Amino acid sequence: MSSDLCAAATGDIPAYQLRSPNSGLAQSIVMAASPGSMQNPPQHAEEVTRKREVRLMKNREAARECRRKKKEYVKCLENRVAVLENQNKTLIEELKALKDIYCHKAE
DNA sequence: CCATCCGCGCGTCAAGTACC
DNA sequence: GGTACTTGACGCGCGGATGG
Repeated sequence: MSSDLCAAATGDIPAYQLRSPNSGLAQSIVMAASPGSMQNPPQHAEEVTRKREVRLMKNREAARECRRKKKEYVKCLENRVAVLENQNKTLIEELKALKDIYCHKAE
C-alpha cells in the first residue's frame, strides 16, 4: 500500500514538505521575559525552564516525524524510479520489434 | 581481539514558512 | 508582529563490517 506521499511524489513539490494546518507538533514557545519586569525571581526562572523543556520535547518529536516523512518520500521516489525504468525497458523492446518489422517490409 | 570506518538515528539549534 | 510548525545542518553515540 503506497501512501498519498507517493501520489504527491509524482508532482514537483516534495510531498514530505507539503503543509497541512494542524499536522504534527513542534517547537516554539518564545522565551518571554516581559519587557517591563527586570526583576527575575526564581518562579520566572522555573517557568522559563519549563517552557524550554516543552519546546525541546515538541521539537524532538517534530524532528522524528520529519525524518520519518522524508524517509517515506525517498522510498516512494525509489519505487517510482524502478517503475519508470521498467517502462523504459518495455518501450525500448517494443521499438526494437517495430523496427524489425519495418526493416523486413522494406526489403 | 582491537582500532578504524561507515551508516544510521537522535537531539538541538536556527532559519524559513504558515497562520492568526 | 507573534506564535506554531517544518526542516536543513551539525555534532554525538551506537552497532556492525572490515582490515591488520
